[in-house]
Amino acid sequence: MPELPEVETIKNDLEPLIKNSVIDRVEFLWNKTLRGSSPETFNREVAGQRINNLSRRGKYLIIMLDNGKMLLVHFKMTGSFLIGKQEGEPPKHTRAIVYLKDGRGLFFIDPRKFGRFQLVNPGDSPLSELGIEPLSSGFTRQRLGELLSKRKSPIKITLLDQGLIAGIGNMYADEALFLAGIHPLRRAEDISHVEITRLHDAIRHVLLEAIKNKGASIVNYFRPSGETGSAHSHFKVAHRKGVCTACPGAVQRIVIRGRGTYFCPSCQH
DNA sequence: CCCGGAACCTGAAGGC
DNA sequence: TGCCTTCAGGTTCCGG
Repeated sequence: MPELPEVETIKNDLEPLIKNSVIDRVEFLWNKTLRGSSPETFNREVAGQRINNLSRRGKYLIIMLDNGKMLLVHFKMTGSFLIGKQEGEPPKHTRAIVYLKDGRGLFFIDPRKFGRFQLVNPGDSPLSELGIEPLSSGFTRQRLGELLSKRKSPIKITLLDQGLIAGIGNMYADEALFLAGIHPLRRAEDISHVEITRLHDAIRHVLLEAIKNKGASIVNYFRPSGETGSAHSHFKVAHRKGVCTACPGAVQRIVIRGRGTYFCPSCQH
């Protein structure tokens, strides 16, 4: 499930490989992968465009084109990129292929078909709806405190709200709450100053560690080279069963607003 | 406007 | 062993 660290890894891996490459055309094998325009209109705008740079905002990968347009890619649950030669059958579950002029293909692989491509103008895009980047300098403990105040939802749900903080998904919300010792069902506005400090540190720590480990390959996610990440092997609670890594108690799994939530009842209050 | 739940999807896992 | 059901979850959409 590509969240901030996975998308950051894809961006870091891909940028040196495709920066300054020129797009020949983009083929959609599953039409709903393209959002907001028809494949014909889309191709009229991207064909022949040079890729200026790649960046990331929240869970979006941003491919900047020479004409000023941004190609946004959202990987949702099971999207990944694989780069290789164009010849032969595309890999299984390929939903779109970005053909580059140099003969390489960028394959968008997405078994569940939730992932989306969208061509937008800067300033006129879903990016403007996103909240603060948790790894930016603006994300201070004071700022986190402001975001949590007057929020009556469970803290877990608040952390997943992309309009408040951009990039945290189910796995890293569980990991951050475990590290901070906070029960996922606590009301956000009830979190104390001391706990907010711990949570702020925990969020940044789990995201930075996961980026160092090139993302978590729990299901489907892999890097553009085909390699997996190893962040999941460092998880303390997310997707774990059995004994807690920090105490003799057992990790519990509950469902909060439809999302599987892992936590340790004796470590998190 | 806010909240909660369904829908989108398919492969994997679990139950009988 | 095999068929059937359930589950996974990021985001959008819709109803209350």
